[in-house]
Amino acid sequence: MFTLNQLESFVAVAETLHYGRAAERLSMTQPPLSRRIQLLERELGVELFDRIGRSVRLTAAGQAFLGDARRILGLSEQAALSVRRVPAGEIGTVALGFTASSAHSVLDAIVGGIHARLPGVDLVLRESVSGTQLEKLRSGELDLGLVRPPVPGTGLEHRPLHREALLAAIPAGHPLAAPDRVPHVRDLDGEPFVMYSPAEARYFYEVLVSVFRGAGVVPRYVHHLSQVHTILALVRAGLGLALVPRAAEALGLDGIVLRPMIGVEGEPVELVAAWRANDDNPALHAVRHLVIDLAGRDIS
Amino acid sequence: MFTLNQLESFVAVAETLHYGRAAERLSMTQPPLSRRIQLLERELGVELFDRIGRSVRLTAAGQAFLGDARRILGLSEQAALSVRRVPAGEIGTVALGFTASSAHSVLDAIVGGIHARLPGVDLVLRESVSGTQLEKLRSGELDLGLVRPPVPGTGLEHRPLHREALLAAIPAGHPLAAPDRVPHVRDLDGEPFVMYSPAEARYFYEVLVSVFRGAGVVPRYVHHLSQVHTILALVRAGLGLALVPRAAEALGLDGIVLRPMIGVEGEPVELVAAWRANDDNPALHAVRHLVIDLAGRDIS
DNA sequence: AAACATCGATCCATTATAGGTATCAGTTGA
DNA sequence: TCAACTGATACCTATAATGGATCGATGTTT
Repeated sequence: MFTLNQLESFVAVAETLHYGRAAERLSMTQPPLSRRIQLLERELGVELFDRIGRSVRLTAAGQAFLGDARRILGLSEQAALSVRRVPAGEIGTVALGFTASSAHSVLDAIVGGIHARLPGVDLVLRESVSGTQLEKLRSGELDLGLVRPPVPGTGLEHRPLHREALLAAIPAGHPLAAPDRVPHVRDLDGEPFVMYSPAEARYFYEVLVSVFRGAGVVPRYVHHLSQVHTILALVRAGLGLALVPRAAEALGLDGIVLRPMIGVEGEPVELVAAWRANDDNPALHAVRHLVIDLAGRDIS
Repeated sequence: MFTLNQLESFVAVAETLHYGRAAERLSMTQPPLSRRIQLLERELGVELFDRIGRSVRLTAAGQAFLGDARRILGLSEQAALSVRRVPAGEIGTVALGFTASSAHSVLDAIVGGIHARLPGVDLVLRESVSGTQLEKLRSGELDLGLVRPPVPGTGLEHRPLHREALLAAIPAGHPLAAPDRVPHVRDLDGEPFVMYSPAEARYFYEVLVSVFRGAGVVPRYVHHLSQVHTILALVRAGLGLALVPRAAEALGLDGIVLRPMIGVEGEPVELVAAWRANDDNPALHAVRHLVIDLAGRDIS
């Protein structure tokens, strides 16, 4: 196979059509340049130049090869430049995990922010529940996870990203949906309630269980589901009430009223970013800092 | 800049993740391979591999560079292969000249045939009158010309390609267009006639002049034009009769009848292919042989 | 736990390759 | 015909790449 030096020399001669000046441009003398071109021609088995008298002309083969040579040289230069940007994190691939519910709150801001401020970074998005994400973080399948707490401390680091309130989801015709009515947790006692699944949405399940326990309330669970939008569909169908994160407002479903509820104070729903402490993917560092920066400005 | 050898070595190590086996694949021993990779890393200013203990892993930068390296190597191999096909004429560029009137007869068959049987050959098509084509052939601007005879013999070779008849173009309502009427050259005597331009369509002008002179006929020239379809437009408008090559049938104009004419015998319109005798464009040879082959099967 | 095997890095002598100077041979233009 | 110019060649030198021997570190086995 030919060398890039030969290609560079060939392009120089092809552009000047003069060995002496081409050699000057390449910071060398003419004789070794002549030999380089000869070697390239022998290597290819093709004449690239017609040396007629003291004039040099490209052959048809040389003409055709010139384009390829330029392309190869350009690609090489480009590759050398872009690989240098990888360790700075400007270029690379980050596998980002997220929970279904975080897709409604922070995911779009994060994806958009990365796209805008780290355009060289490819994101690989993978939805899965927190527990699975933690496993994949440890195995290296994921670089960064958007998970629900807690994050067990074995080799993983984490940082809170976002907190949000829980709102009551009430079908439009329901008495609790009346404009002058302020719902209270106690109103849920004995009421039909669409609950999160303890398996696939354990975090929400446990948050709600602790809310109900603290208030001494016992709703009547009519279903256990994991996806917020499925829960809301059942609420709208009148099968029961539910508690959903505020981000559900963005879903904009008709026929449902979302209301803060007395006794469900503050922002009990937490989302944290987690990553492997010794992950050496440089793009991860850039992405992590950007995500934390976005969180500091209260993304939502 | 790095060398292609370095890229090849890098790809081998990246694919085997084992210096010893990579060196074997590259038909060399392990120590120089180690140094090659080190040199490549120093050249790029980037670590490509993590040597952890005795295991080798790609860094993020190495991962990114691997794709570029494969692309550059593939392109290089491709370029080496295709440049070898140029001297055989399978690949290349041929500048093909043609006269406006030949566009109606053989050009599409030629272009189509080249596209089908020499798919690697790019055609550059340039329309101009025969005289200009001959100049451009001599200067090397054209490789092959489709011209009207004669071809003066200074450095150009040529070959007849195609002959065709001249038909009378008669407006539909004209007495000569009657189905039972067989037009005769003498019918043109004193008649309004749309003539070719002696400047831009000299060949047709001279063919017609010699036809008229041989028959002792003197039509009344109402216009001198160069393009066949313009002439036919004037005929249809009733401004006069005309004589056009048979290929004009392909234009399919309504309101005009094309008829053979007694006294205009045979196929007086000739088209020849011409080329520079010492043109060293290999694709030209392939194209020339194809064109002549097509002509032998009476293209039209 | 200790001996062993494996693997990449390093050292050194050797070889191969590329570069430079001087010169040649062919062409061009005065 | 001669002088200038251009690419090719010959020859020497310097640089770089190669291969063998070996080192040091790391797992593995007994």
